[in-house]
Amino acid sequence: MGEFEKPEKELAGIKKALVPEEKITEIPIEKRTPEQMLERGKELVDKGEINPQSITEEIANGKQRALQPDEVASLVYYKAKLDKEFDSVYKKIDEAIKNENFNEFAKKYITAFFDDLEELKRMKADIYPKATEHMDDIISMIESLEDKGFAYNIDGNVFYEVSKFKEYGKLSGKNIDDLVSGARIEINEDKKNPLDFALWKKAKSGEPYWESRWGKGRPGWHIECSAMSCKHLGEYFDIHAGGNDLIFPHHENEIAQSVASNDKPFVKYWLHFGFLNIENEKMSKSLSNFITARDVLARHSTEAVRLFFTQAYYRGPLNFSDELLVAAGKGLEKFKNLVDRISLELNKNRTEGAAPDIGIKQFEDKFIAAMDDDFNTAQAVAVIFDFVKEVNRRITETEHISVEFYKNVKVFLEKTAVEVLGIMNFDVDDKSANKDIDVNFIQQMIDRRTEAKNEKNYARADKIREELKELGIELKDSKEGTTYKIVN
RNA sequence: GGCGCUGUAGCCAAGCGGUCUAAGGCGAAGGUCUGCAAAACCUUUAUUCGUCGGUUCAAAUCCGACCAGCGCCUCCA
Repeated sequence: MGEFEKPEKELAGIKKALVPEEKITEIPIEKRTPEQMLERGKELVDKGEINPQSITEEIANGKQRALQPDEVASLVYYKAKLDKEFDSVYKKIDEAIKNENFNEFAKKYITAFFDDLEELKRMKADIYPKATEHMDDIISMIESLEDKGFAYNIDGNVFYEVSKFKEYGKLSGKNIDDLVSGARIEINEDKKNPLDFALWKKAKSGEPYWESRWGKGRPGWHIECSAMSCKHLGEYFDIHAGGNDLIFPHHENEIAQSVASNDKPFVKYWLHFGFLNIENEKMSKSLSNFITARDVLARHSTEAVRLFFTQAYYRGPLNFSDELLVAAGKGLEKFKNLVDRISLELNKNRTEGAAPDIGIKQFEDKFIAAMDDDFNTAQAVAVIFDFVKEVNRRITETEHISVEFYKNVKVFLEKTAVEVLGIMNFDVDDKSANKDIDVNFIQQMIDRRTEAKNEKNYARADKIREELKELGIELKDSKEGTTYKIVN
């Protein structure tokens, strides 16, 4: 095979690396060579006969069990495969560091990130601070923590002393004693307390470093957030958001750092959002069950993706699948059809007709109330759907409707669905329009079909409609004539 | 083991003590319009909210237990 190295070592390391040792009651004595095991493991996993990941989870979740020889083989293969994947990532990073172009390395991903955000119509933040550009702020915050007695320096490594901060654990509802006795915390010899976390890490040879009064090193995770938010937003600011997984330890540590350093409360409101799940599991790099924004946007419109998200509450978990996005896209059709209709009517510029009162103010009030209620976007979206239905109802009920009516409708939708939620779009979507299609050609075909219809030659009319549909042009007949829509 | 989140129609998902015989979307069924489509509209699609108890005049909503799924508690961000 030769693809992986030292499988016998992996065999010995399974218990330690993949599953809690005490949970495995027995590992069978292997008669196969390590190479044979790898081969067998690959076969089983590739064919889907054994899922090593589920075995590790099952055991990690408390089940005690004996392993079967084939299961061991699959675990060996799994471990080797993971190592190989991680190695390739580390190799890339190492190379970037060695070539002293890690700024370039990062820039590539930052650019891609912004591209995706724009595609998703995310509003831009005012500032996107970089930790590497705030070293002075970071270092002085650590200095102040050390000076105030919240941090200690051990041989160039500076740690935050958790026990000095009375309110530690308040945000996450944790209790220091529970945490200390928790089985999963490894004791680091350097720290006074296993919960103490690094503020400054001494540089190992070959690593990038910055100068400080503790020597060459780099900041620990957490401190850059405290330092940068303090600098740009002030020592005490209104809202701090983040994923649920950051509550502990990251946000807890940010509070500890900022409060201790500034002698002030840190933030007023914490917003923590639920995970995007795949098959009910957190989407994450380590589970390699992630989908990139780019992939999704290649298959679904921005509005569909946004509608999908806004139809659920931000705090809860949300399962992600192509199927659900397709359903969201279908719902969007209702919006698109109305948008098309409005554009059409506004172009006609007809002044006569009625402008029925559908109580826009009430819809507006409901929309605002929903958004005010901790961003209940699901309810806000429901208001939009109700509104659209009401508008359509009036259109079908009323003989002649004035431009005024459509204008009012458009204003409301722009204020809510377009600007706030971003689930509707009044601009002509260049991306979906097929520029190769000649407008004159379409009109000619429509005229020919109308002719056929007048002659009651429906077979011919239907055939023309079919042909155009294959070109991505959908025809719609109405009292006022035939219109078309480019779909793709 | 500790802390926390979730469980509502075929699917997604709001509602979090009375207005709930439970919003909205997708799907499905029937209808109006139409030569037919499409769109749009109308009607139907949960007497019930994971299970079992309790509190209350009143519970999907509060409390308790249990069941199921997920997450954090370790490195990295």
